[in-house]
Amino acid sequence: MSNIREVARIAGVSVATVSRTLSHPDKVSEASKKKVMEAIEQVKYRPNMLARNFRSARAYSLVVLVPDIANPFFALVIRSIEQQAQKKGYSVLLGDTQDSHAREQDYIRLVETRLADGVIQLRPQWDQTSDQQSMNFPYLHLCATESTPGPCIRVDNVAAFKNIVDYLISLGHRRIGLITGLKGNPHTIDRLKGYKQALSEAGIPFDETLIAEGEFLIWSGVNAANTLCKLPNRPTAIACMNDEMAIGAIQAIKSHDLKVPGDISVTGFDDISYSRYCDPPLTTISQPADDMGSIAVDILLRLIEGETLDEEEHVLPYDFIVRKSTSVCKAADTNSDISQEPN
Amino acid sequence: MSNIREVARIAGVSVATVSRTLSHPDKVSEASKKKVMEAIEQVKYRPNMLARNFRSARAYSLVVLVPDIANPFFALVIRSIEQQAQKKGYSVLLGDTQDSHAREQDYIRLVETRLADGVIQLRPQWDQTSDQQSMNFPYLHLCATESTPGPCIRVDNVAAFKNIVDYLISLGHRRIGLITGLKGNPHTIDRLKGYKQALSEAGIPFDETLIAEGEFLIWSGVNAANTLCKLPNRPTAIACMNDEMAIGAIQAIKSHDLKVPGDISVTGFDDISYSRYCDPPLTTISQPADDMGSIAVDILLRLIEGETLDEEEHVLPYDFIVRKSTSVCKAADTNSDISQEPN
DNA sequence: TTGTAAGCGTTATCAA
DNA sequence: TTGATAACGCTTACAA
Repeated sequence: MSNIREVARIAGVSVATVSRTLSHPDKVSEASKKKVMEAIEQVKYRPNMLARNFRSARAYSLVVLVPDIANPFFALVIRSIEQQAQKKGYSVLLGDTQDSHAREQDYIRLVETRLADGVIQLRPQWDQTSDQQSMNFPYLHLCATESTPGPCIRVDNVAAFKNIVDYLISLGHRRIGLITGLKGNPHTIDRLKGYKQALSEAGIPFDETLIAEGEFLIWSGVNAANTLCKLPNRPTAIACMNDEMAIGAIQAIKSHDLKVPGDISVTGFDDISYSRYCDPPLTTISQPADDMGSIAVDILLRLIEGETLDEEEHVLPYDFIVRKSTSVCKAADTNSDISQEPN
Repeated sequence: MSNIREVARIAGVSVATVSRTLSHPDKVSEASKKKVMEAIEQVKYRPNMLARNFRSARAYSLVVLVPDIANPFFALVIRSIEQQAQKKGYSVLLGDTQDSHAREQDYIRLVETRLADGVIQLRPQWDQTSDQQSMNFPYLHLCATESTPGPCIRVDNVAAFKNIVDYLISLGHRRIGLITGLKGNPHTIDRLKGYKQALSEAGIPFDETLIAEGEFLIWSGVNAANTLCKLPNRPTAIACMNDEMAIGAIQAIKSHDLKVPGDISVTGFDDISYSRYCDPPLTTISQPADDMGSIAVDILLRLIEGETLDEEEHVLPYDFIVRKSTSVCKAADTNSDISQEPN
């Protein structure tokens, strides 16, 4: 393991010149530079970044905190984060927390001990009070919600979900089931708000029995949809708070010998890659995963550089994607009381 | 940012005692330890790991090189790697290479520059000669194949794929289509070998026209299956080299108004989570993603510790999972020439 | 443009 | 059990 001193010796210059050749080549004469480069080549010198980082008090790495890397939407976002980070000379430390507070704290500690320069958090912020106050280091919420404090990037979940439900209503649906995430999850809260807004604007009363709680995982979509299908007056459409639950819901609905969308329309959220290939392909909301990742890195790096943000909150656009899992409500006339005419 | 010197000053001891309190608490008297801990608490001291790592010439981090983190099987493996690494006090640096050699080299450089202690490679080794020789540092192939040189962990792809095709043959299928990965991919090579072995043992001639090349991605499964469906004498079963292509294939087959498995049985490989929820659920091979990840970390850490391995190659067991995407070949009598009787 | 030398925060060696 | 001090490899004033 050769070091800068040996290179200097071989090149016949000082260590400072070697260091400068590598870090500030413009401050070194061509002659010296040449000698140094040759010496480096000769002894196959590689600078010890552990030393360099220590010296510069920078780790050049970011922690990405994610509840579950196996969630395909998160995987997409992380792929983009990694891409952009590498472009900027930073490494990504993957912190898959499996929703464990302890594991999350372990990763936070990496920043406190200087092994990472900042954190991108993909888990939404559950309650206001708990962990936010102590984050006195570069910390950024991605996949944030309306209630997220501090620097964050998000799409307008309320508007996006309202968009979906508006569409279902426009197809004549009035009994619209909802498969949510866990109750307290901020995404659940925002999207539920969108659901209620759409209903209320259309003059459709909110019906608690049409709400089934899931937890953003396929199997929970199966269970929730089973419940809704067994309802005496079952919904003609089911809006799911993510694609995975929608995929589970479709399977469950089929298992009741019902057709999607013939008997029940289904919608998702996220537009994961399988959504194009389910049967039927899923009507859903597409979040700009690539932009979210790269913008997150850019903003976090600015935070790391000590810049103060002009705007803490960045709201990105979403796409509403109509596929084959939704259709006109066959029962539109029978189960609607104010029907389609303007009120 | 307090440092060890300040803690020492406050505690009224030397820096050595502070250091020892943290790293070798057994070598410090209770009295000193107490004073030190109080001082640490008082100034909210956090050891600078950048310095510690520099001093100990260890990064305590591993690079995980993956062609695409958005591949759900890889995501599963990485989740397990991260888990085990954290347990052992190591961080995971995520290197999503998107099959770019340059990006892979950038990550290899992290090891050369001491920012990482070793590498777990999830990409299979394409050709023998190229990059292997220069890996004179802890380097481990996961998801390896028969031809992988050096330390590696794998399942027996040949046997596993033969298992699948054997099963299809046992259902009476004799025209068995195959959707492969890219030609040179070692997984393609091993699995093709298993396909051929099964055919040959059953006395079924190998038919080049039944082979369609994909690239382990959903859309490529769609294309490949379209090709196979348009064949004048189309196959009664299609074995796909991974689940994603199988999911694409199922969609394509349905789009030709054919039934799965009624008209064409379909199989996958990997058992990603969606495979249980497709329509129909997929018959496939399950690889032990969790074990693969944790064993990989354990072995790599031993390599990092300088141990020499008793065995370079670790072959892990797989599961064959029968679901609803495969059924008895309806055309068994018409298109088989030696039928079911022993030859 | 170049060299000398101090210093980053920690650990470990050696004496006490 | 403790303390003084020399490393570790690099960067960067400061001086030449």
